[in-house]
Amino acid sequence: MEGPVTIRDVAARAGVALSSVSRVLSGHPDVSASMRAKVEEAAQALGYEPDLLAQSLRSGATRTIGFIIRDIANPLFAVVARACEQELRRNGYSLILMNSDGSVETESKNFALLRRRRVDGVIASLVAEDSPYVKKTILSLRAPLVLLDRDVKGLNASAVITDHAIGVKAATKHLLDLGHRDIAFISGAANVYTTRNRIKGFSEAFGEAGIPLPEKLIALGGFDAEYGLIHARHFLLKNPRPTAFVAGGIGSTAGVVRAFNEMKLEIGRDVALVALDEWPLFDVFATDISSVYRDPEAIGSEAAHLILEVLNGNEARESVIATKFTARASSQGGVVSVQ
Amino acid sequence: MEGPVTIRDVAARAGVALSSVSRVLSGHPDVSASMRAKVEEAAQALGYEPDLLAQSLRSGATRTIGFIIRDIANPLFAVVARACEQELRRNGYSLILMNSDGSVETESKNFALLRRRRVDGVIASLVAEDSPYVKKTILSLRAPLVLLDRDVKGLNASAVITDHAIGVKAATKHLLDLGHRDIAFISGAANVYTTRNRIKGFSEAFGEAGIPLPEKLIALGGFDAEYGLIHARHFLLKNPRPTAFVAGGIGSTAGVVRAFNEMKLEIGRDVALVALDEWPLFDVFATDISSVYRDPEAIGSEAAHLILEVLNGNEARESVIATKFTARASSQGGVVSVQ
DNA sequence: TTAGATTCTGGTAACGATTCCATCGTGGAA
DNA sequence: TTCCACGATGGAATCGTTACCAGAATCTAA
Repeated sequence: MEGPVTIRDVAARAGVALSSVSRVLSGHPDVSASMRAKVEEAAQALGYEPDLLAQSLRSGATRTIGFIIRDIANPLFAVVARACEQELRRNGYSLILMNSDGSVETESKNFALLRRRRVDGVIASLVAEDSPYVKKTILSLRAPLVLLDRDVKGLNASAVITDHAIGVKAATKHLLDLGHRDIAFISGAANVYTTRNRIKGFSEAFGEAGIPLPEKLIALGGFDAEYGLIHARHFLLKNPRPTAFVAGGIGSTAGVVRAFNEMKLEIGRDVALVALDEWPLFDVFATDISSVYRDPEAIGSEAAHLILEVLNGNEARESVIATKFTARASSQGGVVSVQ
Repeated sequence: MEGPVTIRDVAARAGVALSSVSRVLSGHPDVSASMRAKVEEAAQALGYEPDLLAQSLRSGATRTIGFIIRDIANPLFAVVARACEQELRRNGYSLILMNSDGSVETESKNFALLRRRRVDGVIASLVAEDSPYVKKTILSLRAPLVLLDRDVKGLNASAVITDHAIGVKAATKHLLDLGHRDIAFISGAANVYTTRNRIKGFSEAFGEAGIPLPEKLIALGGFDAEYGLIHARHFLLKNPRPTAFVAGGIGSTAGVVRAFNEMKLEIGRDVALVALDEWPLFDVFATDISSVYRDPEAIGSEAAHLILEVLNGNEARESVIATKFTARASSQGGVVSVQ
């Protein structure tokens, strides 16, 4: 008994041809009861397991999906990945995880590697929508693609899109209603849909209130904590300083709150804050931070559904995830006199 | 130009045999300069990329590592996974992610699937060390294994082991020095090394202080928030109630803090708390919680190193990661009178 | 000059599965 | 009884690659 047992061994033990074993095990209709019994006994006895590698080479399908994101340690994406993996697993697919580390070059290499691995599909949150390689690399995939919160033209890709605008608009209106005018907005670069859609909601709220957009308080360049920290610091040194902050994402919020801590500003008293996205333990420790919430479980399982749909022969399509603004104590502070 | 280009197409275009193309591209020494030039020109022109699937079938190596954990959404494990994936990627390996969802059956199925996928190795944080299938399933893997913080005899597996005992002992001594006696300890079940090693540190501190271990305040059954919540509630209803809590892990801490919140107990004033493990934004929001820290980046990259070592022909071995206790404001509260 | 080694190349057999094709009975219909 | 269809089976080709083997050409040494 050396090495793993192959279909050959089963055929030999059952005293039948290779092809008959294959037919029995893949449920072909034209097999006699006696043949079925013989083969199943042999397979059972030898503990035969078909080799997925060989099946893939022959059939062309690997039952494998690539999953490319900036950073799995982002708690939101970790939940997305979990939900996605669970749903794919239920359908017999495995997930290959790749971090792009925020680099378009790494992202490009990841796509190329997934192509060589012949994955059946890819789910990706692109670092940027306008990087020069994006279209070329993706079109050469020859496999269905689901984009997470990205909008790239001419790809025939599916997408899970979050309706940030609604939530951000509600949050901004709420801040404006409380009397805030100097509202800072810190988020990622405008070359991803997420940011553009958030800014859309932000602008609309100002527009509808007939109040000019505080252009100088908008910093769009990175979702990371470092970027949030630096720009929050910068804004807080202005005179007058902003009375409220909208922080775009988990990393960004971390940076902004660090800046508050540095300057001994208490959230909800000295300064107002709305966080876009929540995270694990949000309710426990980040007590009373107003937020715009989206359900990462829904995003993950929807991404899985979309890729499965296309693999089952359906057309690519978009699916929209809602956001919900919840006002909490953190948006109260910072305004000297509410009119 | 239909479908992906194969080695056949390259051979045809270059006017040479299949085997010559293979030799050139795999860097075999016995090839003439002219042959090399012809083949490389053809491969370049056609945009040839070798099919990893076929290479794997032929060579027996898939350059793929399975990664099985309870839950990728646990922030600690997300960082472990990221570091691990990055390190493996640098070495030309891809990572297949599987959540076991805390179920030994799911875990078992995951192992079986990875075996069928012929992964070159597996990195796993087992749900339990004593589940009946564990040894059988793992031995039948026929691939190197790295365990994360688990101790299973007779496997010849590598392991990344955290030295929890040292950190927990220091934390417990610290609490005892502050006058705490009724210290509750809530963590996962004792059928994983993590828990046993933590309890070891906890007991040792009591032993060295000559104080009896508060057996009735120890709850070992789950790392999840639900378990932490239920048992913290239960302990808090005792009279006298515990003056300090040690919470084993991120989920556990979340549950314990929820119980505090329910009973309007302020951490660091009404009750003391030490968290085992930190998490993203720990410093930002969970201000001043004493903690026992271990570096998840180190765990992840060390796991990758260990599996690569075995794949390169070395012996399996263990690697130990240190923990560090840091006293913060949260351990101050709760003692009515410090003696 | 010749034997032997060395370089280079092409053909072919694997890796482990699926699937088409051909063959052989057997049963039903004419 | 003869013919055809169909169920059941074995054999062989195939997926895309690597590796072994044999043979041709060139080179080195006696």
